[in-house]
Amino acid sequence: MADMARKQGSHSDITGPRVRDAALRLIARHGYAAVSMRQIAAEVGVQAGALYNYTPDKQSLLFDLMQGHMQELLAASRSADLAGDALARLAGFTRFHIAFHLPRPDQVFVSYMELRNLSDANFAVIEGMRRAYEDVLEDILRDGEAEGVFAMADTRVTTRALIAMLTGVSNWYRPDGQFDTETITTIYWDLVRKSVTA
Amino acid sequence: MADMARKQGSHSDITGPRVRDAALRLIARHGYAAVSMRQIAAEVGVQAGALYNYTPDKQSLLFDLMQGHMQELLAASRSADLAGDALARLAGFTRFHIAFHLPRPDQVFVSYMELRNLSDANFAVIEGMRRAYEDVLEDILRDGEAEGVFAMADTRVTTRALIAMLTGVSNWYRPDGQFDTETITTIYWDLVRKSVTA
DNA sequence: GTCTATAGCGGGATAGAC
DNA sequence: GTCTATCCCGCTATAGAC
Repeated sequence: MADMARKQGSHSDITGPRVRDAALRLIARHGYAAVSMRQIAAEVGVQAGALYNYTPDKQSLLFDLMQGHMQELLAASRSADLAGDALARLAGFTRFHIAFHLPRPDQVFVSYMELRNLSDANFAVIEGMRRAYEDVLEDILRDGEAEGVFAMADTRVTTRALIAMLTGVSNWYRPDGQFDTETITTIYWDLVRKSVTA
Repeated sequence: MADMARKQGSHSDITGPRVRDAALRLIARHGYAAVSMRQIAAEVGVQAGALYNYTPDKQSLLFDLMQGHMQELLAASRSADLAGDALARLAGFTRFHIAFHLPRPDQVFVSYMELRNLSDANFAVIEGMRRAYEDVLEDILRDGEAEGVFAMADTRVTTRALIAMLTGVSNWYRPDGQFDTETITTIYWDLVRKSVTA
């Protein structure tokens, strides 16, 4: 650690993640269009030009954040969609969705609010991943209907309604607030279960 | 109409609303920070400087759009909260919320996505109005609990969960799509009713 | 890999003519 | 009330030194 005090040098191992972290936090707070590369650089502790060692441009930085979030979400949701009857799988999905989203408020915020700021090509990619996630829940609802334990007017609309309800928890949850994760899960699971039960 | 072809003149009667309409549409599409005063002026058909006859600055333009939307929402919701038992009032609220939001996709989008871009003072005003709207629904849920027809773990969390679910309809609804307003209302009312019924 | 410096552009807002 | 013109500033991205 002889170089701890240096102002210049090679830091590729750590600067890359720090750029992503700073961009995520600032974009979640102020919005993509309102955050400048200079602000991100200042947060990391480098000059603006140095960022371009880690991203070809600002748009790619946003896309990487959103794609990374959706990849994690899809991979985790598929692991969580365990065997069992439809009611058990719906409980598992509800629990998973809340457990995944609550610790990631910035990622959730950016992934839902910055869709407008993606290029057309990048938007298509993220939109496809979002639909794939909806399919995870819709499969459960369809299977539950086939089993006769669920009843609803339209599975696709219900899928979107439930995901909107569950994701909304990120709008008000605060880690130091009145409710812990388990309590919140119980409250939402009660609503979800009753809303689709036959 | 002797002046239809003129390029300059007095148009205060019509330009003001046109500025607001153009700003709303552009901000809904691209985001407040990404839209320039020059773009808004071009949409209206005037030069950028002329906009400042109608707003002291860009921030006030955003605030007026959001405050106007929330004022309409609150006034209309209070008219719609008719008498009757809690179940009837919940049905009325659900129908009202969907009927109010579906024809106003741009207002809804801006009012939920641009909170970050309000100044602190303006944010506090809009946030207070948002809470007042939540209170309309929460009163219904509390009354229903007292009547014994509703049961839920927490009325405030349930209020937010239901509003998030209902507002989410604006994320996918298209006027030329598969569902008409009545069908959508039926689907969502089924979910809402079942989710809170004792 | 980071720095300094800058090119090239577009932003919000204002001044003064008409 | 709208126009033209402009001030002053900050933006993304790049070039070249170290």
